[in-house]
Amino acid sequence: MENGASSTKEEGFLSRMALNDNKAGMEGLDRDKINKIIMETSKGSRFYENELKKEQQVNQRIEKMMLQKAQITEQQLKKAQAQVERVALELERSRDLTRVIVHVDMDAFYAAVEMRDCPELKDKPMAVGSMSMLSTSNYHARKFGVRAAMPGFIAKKLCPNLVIVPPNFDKYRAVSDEIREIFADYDPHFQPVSLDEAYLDFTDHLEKRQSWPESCRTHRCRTSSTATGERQVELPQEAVPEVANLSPVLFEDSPSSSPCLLSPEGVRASGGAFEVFGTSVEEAVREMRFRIEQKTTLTASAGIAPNMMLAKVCSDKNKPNGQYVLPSTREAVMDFVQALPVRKVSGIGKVSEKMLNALGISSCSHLAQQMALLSLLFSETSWHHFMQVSLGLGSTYIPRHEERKSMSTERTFKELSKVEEQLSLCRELCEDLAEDMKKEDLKGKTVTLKLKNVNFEVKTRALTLQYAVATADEIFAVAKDLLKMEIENESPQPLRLRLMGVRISAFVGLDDKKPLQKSIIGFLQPGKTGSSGPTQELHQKLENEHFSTRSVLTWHFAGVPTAQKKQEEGGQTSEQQSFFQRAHAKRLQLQAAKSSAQEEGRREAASVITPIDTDAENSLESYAEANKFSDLSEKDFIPPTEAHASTSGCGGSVSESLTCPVCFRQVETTDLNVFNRHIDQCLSNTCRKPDHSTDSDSESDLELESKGLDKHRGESEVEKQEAKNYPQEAQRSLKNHSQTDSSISADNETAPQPRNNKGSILTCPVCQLTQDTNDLTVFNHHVDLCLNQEVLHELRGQTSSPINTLSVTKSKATDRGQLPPRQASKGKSKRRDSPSSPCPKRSKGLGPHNTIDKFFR
DNA sequence: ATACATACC
DNA sequence: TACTGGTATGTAT
Repeated sequence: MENGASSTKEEGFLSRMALNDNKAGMEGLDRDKINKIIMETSKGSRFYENELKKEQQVNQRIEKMMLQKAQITEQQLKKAQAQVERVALELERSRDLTRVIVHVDMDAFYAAVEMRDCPELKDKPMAVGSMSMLSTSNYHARKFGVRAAMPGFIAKKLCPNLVIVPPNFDKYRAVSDEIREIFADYDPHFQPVSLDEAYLDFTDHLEKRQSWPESCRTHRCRTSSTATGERQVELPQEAVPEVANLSPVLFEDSPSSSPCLLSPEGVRASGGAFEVFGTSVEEAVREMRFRIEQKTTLTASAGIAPNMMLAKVCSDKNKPNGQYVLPSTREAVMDFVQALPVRKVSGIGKVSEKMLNALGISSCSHLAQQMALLSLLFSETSWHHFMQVSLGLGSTYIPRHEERKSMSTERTFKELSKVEEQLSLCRELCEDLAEDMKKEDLKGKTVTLKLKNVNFEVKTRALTLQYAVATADEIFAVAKDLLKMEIENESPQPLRLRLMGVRISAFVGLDDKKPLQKSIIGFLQPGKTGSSGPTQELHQKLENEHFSTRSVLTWHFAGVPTAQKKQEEGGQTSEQQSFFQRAHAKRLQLQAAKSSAQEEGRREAASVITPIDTDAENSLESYAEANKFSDLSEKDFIPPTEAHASTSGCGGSVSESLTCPVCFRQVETTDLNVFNRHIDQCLSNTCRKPDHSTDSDSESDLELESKGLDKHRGESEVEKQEAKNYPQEAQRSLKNHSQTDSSISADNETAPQPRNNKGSILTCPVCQLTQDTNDLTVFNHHVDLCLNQEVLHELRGQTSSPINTLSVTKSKATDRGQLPPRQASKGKSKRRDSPSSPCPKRSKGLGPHNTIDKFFR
């Protein structure tokens, strides 16, 4: 209602720049005055001009839409209406009101942390960020219109007394860890959205909670002495040393008769006060927020609803330091949604809002009314989303943190126009990115360069390679070409940059190995064979869906010979169990009984659920259900010690490392995706001949690069060679604008060439034999076979590994057009020693780590 | 596959 | 003086 005013006022008024009073703490302030200041401060700037341009683009989009709308006939609308109703009915059937989803959000998080640690700030308007950009502001500052994503210098205009504190992310991360520990007590699989925000599924907790004694629901108030006063500005990375003392205690071992000493003055009274919380959702969430406050001296707000979309909206409702429950009835949900402004919905931003407003839609009730129209004007994904919103539907399943899809780094700076500087910056970015990539053991095939010029115009240029890259040199080899292309396109004008970024995506391990990563679930299921036909089928289906959406397991764990695999697909028989199964079964016997029981319990629960409609691929329900299963399956795979440690009701969190079965190094993660990827890397890394020079003088490379651009022109033999190895687009540029010999020769040292043109040879990490292929699929298959052989040997008690030579012929690979023709040597693969290869000669005396060895003992 | 836009924190 | 940085996803080509 109020919201529309800012965007519909007058044309030419920059709705993009105007104050966004969508957020909490922004009610009842003088918007016109604030907007005036914002405009005056921004007017004429390059930023402003660009915003103007973007605004016009949006306006054109809207015009186009309105034109389209004008051409819609009654009949089309009728038909659309019918379609919409069908979908609505379908969606309605999928409505699930049985879950209790909670969205928790710390109040003004960064600002609150800073205020906590520096009491001087308490009653001042303050914000965290810089003169250029603020990340958040406290509620005092919000009264002036100062808010997140506003540049500090404008904020200062709005509020001259504003104190701007530079961010201290290490501290926020530490606090975030603290609150996440608490989250985990209510939902071990909670999904963090950011440092200060998370979605939790309270359903299971609430069920357990019903039978909890009061003692488990009793929490002590922090002693007043340790509260605000004593907190000084400490060492940056130091969390809270006295956490144990501060944290509210769960009185697990105290008698249930433990007295409630809640003092009359309230929670905050004196040292030894307790508070008892009930068993309802509200109480449980209140308890969680209470514990957060006790532990961190910071407040959180929460929303409770039957799905994520609603929970998110609800958490904003009583912010700060409040919570809001939306009852799990269709009525309550529909009522709630009717009044909901579309802009409040996560996913509907400034632009969508404006477009919807143009159609007279500002609340979700309008959304529902105009659905037929929307279905004709928006893409299917868009209007389906609108439809769900209008029905108050959202995800009832909180997905596990998905696999990362890209990684990037970018930097804004003062105008940068010199080619050498641009290139050296580019290299720097690549180095930073490579470092980050290394931390997560990632390799990606697509490199994207992002440029923003001084007029704030953004450009991206991407190149997808046939092989994955990870090192700074590899990334830079691509990025610099992309950059040079842009430089040359602009020439003779220089690129006047204000930002540069490098992103890498298309990680390997996602699409590549999917075909081979059959279900580990099946292998690990002991004695479930043939028990129930439908269930089996269901599992298969779920697994398929699971693996097609996110790959969790890699082929290393699915190391089953092909013939055997086929049998299992058709329906596994007990005598055809994989060694994984047998090994795992054996291991299970040695497990503590309770562990096994728990694991089993999970599977049992999973197999009871009703099968899913075959044609319901698009149905939310099936999607959600499938994911539930996937989730379980994933956990099934976790070595039992881990899996159970994290499930304890009141317990703490587990943070362990896993040991790579290839290199036997500790991988500092409990994320199986990361772990599996590490193994992928490990295997493919060690298999590749480390032929290219690992590093050459990067500086000289840069110097030569820029020289080449500026001065000497002329095609060289070396360059042609290089060009051959790059995809056409890059070639074009390289040909059109040639460089010097020197720059090129430097390139050759620094930048690794695509291996498929150089006849790469892969070495099996198990048998150490060179495989005459570079088709990873073929090669993986070989390793599968090899691994199996080795493991089977060991299971039979043979310590050495007299492994048969399993060679992969190149025929298969050439079929796929991935082998260069000259890779002829058809003979037996020959042994090769790769010194850098920490090859998996299984050494004994492995510590009690979480290796897959566990399965084999 | 690439480019650009939108969205979220 | 000064308008972010990281990730995901949608839209268009």
